[in-house]
Amino acid sequence: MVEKGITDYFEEFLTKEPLFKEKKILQANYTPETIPHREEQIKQIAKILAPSLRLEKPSNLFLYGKTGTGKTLSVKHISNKMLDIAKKNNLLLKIIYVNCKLKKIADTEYRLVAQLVREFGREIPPTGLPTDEVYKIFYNIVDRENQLIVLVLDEIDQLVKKTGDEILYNFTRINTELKKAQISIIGISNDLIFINNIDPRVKSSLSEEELVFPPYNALQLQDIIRQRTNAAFKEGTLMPGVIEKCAAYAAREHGDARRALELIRVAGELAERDGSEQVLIEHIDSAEDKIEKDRLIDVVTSQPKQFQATMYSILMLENRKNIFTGDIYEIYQKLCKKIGQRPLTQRRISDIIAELDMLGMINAKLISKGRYGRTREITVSLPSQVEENIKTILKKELGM
DNA sequence: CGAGATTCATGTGAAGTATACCTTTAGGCTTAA
DNA sequence: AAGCCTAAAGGTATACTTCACATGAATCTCGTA
Repeated sequence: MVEKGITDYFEEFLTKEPLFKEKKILQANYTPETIPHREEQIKQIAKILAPSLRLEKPSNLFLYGKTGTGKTLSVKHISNKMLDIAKKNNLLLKIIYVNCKLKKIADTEYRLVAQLVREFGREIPPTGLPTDEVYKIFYNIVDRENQLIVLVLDEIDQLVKKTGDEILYNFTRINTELKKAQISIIGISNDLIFINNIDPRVKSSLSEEELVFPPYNALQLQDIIRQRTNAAFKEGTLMPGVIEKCAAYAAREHGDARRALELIRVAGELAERDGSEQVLIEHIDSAEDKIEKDRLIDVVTSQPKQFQATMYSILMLENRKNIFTGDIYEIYQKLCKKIGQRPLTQRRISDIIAELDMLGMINAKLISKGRYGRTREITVSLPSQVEENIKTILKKELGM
């Protein structure tokens, strides 16, 4: 009976017309041919980078703007164009893109430089080498030829926040170490005031040119969504008003186009799953929930055990109104005993709580209770259904 | 009553430690001349 | 004697611990009105 039902469902699924024509157009890493409302910035970047096509070192460049304002996309777009031309003319131009935020890949100085070397096809061990040794390897490998290298460091503010600004200083010195090759740097930052907090000398040499990407407004977002959905969805699959709603949602989130596109894509998937002929406005709402839920679950599962244990301890306390670090630590210790883990110190848990806050899993506010000390007051604001979900996942992850 | 001292619970920075991993080097074994 | 393998020595990055000091408002203390 049930088996039959499933077969029927599959059959129906196959006969049903898919709503998508080209789903990958809506995926985050897709680079479209044209980027609406960023013509000005693209032109600027192109002007600044143009000398590289004559193998002259272009100015270092810094790009600012909130997430989803097209920074990465614009840079990638231009990179592709330039690499095409370089290839056609046999120019030794190389553009390397690294996202500094990715944990375990480029979130420390050592790992960043190691990753750069890896881009040239040489393996570097995850630990063990002196950092300057890795720098040397990098210099050697780069300096073998008269080439020009453009280094794109995405979300560099995260890296500097975590490890201090010495890295930037080292990077400004790269060119003086090189004989043949030349390197210029494009830094991308989500944090607008980030550059003001670094050493002024570094600032002047690293940020010779600056460019700000303002957030998109709702109308611009609509254009973007329309352009992409036209190519991605079959005609007439989007109910009127869907695009507007989607743009409105994203505009509320500081004009994040990436979010808008994800929203419409997930909405489409949900509609398809429902067997609906069209993407309805309701699908946008469910898509928003689903994205948030998926993101949180993703974050939870990708954390190390100790983070998960801490998170679970917090969730155990969640029904109480005021949660303080001390309470969490007590629960956490019991939990560790139960699952046979060696508990970390309170010092470390304090840091972990701060990181969970950064990840958006919890809200931790530093408060002073006067005579009764100072602590973080933690609140969890997960939708209750998601919270249950996460609890179950954590239970499983922790082996309970 | 109010200014200043005290206090609590934990935040936070710096330095130290454990672990995992790396390269180098010395010694031992094998092999070929 | 040369070549190859192995294990020890010496070195590093990272995650965590230890130590010590910093915080900041509720509460306490004590001089003063």
